[in-house]
Amino acid sequence: MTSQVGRGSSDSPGDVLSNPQCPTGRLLDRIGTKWTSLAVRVLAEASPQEVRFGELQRRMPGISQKMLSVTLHNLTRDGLVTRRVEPSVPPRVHYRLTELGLSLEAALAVVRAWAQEHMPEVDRANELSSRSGPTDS
Amino acid sequence: MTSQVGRGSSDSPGDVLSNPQCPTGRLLDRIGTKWTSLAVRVLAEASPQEVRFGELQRRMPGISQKMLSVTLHNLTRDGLVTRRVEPSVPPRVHYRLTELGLSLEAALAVVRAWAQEHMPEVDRANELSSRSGPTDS
DNA sequence: CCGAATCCCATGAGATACTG
DNA sequence: CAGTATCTCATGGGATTCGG
Repeated sequence: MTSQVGRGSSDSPGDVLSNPQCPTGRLLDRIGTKWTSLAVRVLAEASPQEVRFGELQRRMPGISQKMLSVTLHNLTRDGLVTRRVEPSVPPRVHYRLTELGLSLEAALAVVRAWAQEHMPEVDRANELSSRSGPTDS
Repeated sequence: MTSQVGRGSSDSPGDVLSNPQCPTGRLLDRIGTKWTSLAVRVLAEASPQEVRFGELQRRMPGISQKMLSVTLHNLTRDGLVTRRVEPSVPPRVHYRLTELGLSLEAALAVVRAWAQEHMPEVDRANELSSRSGPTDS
């Protein structure tokens, strides 16, 4: 979902969503990624407690180690999550939301509330156009 | 971003984000799509005025006809946008946000506000880990 | 226990060309 | 003008496997 112009046009970037003009696009590119929002949610629920890698994986049913790793790495790079390695063997790694991450969670909570409240209507609309669209009557 | 199990396993669905349990995931799958949020934004700015296809395209620099078409189609299917065809030649098609669409815009506005306020910090964090990560000092 | 590396498929999305 | 169809490439993300 990151910039790319297409075939061989090697000059003008032309990307709108991932350019500084539109912070929203760039943000959505990140939280729109499959597991990010769920990870933030789980970490927020535990906050201010830290959560270990394996525990996170258990609380995010279906996620693979790779994707959890990648997701956490991205969140850490973005300053939304802190990573603390406990020097033991085997090593334990703990994650926690930063202040910034918590503030994002607040915004996500709004989105979640909308989803909870309105997704049924969206589903309804989909079913309606499934019927009246193809066949009509 | 929609369900898929992997190689040839043809049985268990296993997808977590696009299942009814997590409306948020399903919503993010939609608004996280490259042009959706911008389209909603532009339509919201014009609301309650309608906006024509070409006008929309002009207000969304960089979008192709195809992607605009697809995006609007999805929004319409989801009940977020209405589509009105003016029976003339050449035909003119007008789009407008529904009430549902407007309510979504409200949620998106919160996300936008967060992005405006905090993306710089995110960028800063990225630059920091670009330097201290690789090299350290 | 944590996660990096590799492989591989399904999908998103741009370019282009064609219809009513 | 609005929209569809086709082709193509870059990316997301799952399975699996190796390393510390």
